[in-house]
Amino acid sequence: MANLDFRTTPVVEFDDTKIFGTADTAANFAKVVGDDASLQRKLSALQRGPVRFYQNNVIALNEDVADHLMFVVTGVVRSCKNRKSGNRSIVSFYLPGDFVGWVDAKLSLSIEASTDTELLFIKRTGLVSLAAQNVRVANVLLTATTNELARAQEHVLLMNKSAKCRAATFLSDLWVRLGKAQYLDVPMSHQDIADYLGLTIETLSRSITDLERAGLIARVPSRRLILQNHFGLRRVN
Amino acid sequence: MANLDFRTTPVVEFDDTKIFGTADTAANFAKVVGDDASLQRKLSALQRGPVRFYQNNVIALNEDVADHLMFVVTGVVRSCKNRKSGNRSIVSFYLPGDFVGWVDAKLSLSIEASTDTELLFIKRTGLVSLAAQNVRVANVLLTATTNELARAQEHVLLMNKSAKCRAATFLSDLWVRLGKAQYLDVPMSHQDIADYLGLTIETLSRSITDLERAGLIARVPSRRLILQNHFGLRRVN
DNA sequence: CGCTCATTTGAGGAACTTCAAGGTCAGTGG
DNA sequence: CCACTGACCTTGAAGTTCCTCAAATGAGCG
Repeated sequence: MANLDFRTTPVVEFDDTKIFGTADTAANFAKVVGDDASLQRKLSALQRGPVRFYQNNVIALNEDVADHLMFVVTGVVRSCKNRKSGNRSIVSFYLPGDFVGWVDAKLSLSIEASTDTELLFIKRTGLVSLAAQNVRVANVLLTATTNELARAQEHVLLMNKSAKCRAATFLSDLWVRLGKAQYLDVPMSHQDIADYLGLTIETLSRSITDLERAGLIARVPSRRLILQNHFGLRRVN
Repeated sequence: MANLDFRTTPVVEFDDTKIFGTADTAANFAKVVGDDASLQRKLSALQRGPVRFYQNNVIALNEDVADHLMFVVTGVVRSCKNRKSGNRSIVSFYLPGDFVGWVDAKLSLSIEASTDTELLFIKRTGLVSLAAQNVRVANVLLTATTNELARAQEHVLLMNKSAKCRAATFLSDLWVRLGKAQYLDVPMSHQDIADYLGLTIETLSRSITDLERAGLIARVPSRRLILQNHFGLRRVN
């Protein structure tokens, strides 16, 4: 809903030539198909990167992703609709290990870096023809798309619930997707979360405060949370 | 939101042995991969049906669809979440030519007949291994899932708009999906549409009345509409 | 016609948004 | 070290949209 500069005049600042080594903890594209070395070589041949993007920069407009798919190595990517009116909806967040870019042109979404992020770019046609030779790859792709479909459908369901329930479910889901660590370090801004949940930041803030007062979560400085009662969080109405 | 009998105690009344001839106008599963006769034979071997289901009956609970995918030949199928509280959200409508059942277990959705419908049942594993031998099949499956993903994402975007805009967009989209005929014969009930749009039937009714008064649509008896100003419908806020 | 069920209309209330102000935190420079 | 800044988050009060509840109207069918 905010009308910030970076949305109306987004700037792409990544340096295409700068190649980063992938940290051990970061998501690895080749690993998704298992340990077959020859297959991993073929997959590596299809990929370019990782390429780094800085927070709030546009990675691609959805018209551009016709021939490439992206794979998130580190950070968080958002796909969103920026309306002329200045308000915005975030359709999905992509975390390390997720593929971005299955949905082409029609929706004219903008793919942006919600945090600093590193991405691999993968030739779409090459990946599909690899899938047509190898059941394992075919299954990985089908699983990737149906998982994203499942998340989109859960997102739809979430939009029919109250503000407090949306916030609670979001935090709980994020905690699970990030690996159920002791602390939940929320990587994206409240504005991003609000735009994802279809709420204003004010309503989001009030909802989170309610959850805190109910003893379901506790706050630690700098966007860090403790989910004190995870089961309770999932039962909020 | 309604709490009707068929929701709390759904009855499956289809007769598994009753096989219908598919009308010429109905969607044809084998045709989706083109004219290759040998391929069509392999696909036919994977399918069972068409099986008929009557309006408001449960076709499958999402736990059941692990090994079968469905293909809509005639009628409309809905996938929905029925909550204990009695209220309901419809996640998606499937029209002739659509595949149903990509998303498995996790969401525990109920697949139901929104109108009388005829479905083909397709062995999931067989279809996937066929995709791993044939680029065309692989592409059809990938296209089917990404199209559904695109629709789900549009659905998310829709939930951030006003009631009147949701109704207008729904009618316009339905008209397009059904082939842009002169008349739009809305196949599903207002309750179904309301549950899809996250509105009450009252708000939906008021919204449609507003659209009529604005001259964007006109009503003809028995759920038939004329979209008098299709361009205007898409611009409603 | 008289039944039932679906849809429409109205009045009041709840939830969320809007607008406006105040607070917190990290980084910066005196 | 401390004040200053700007981005981000929180809180409060008023306004809007949609929901809830209740009743009226309309459509389909024996």
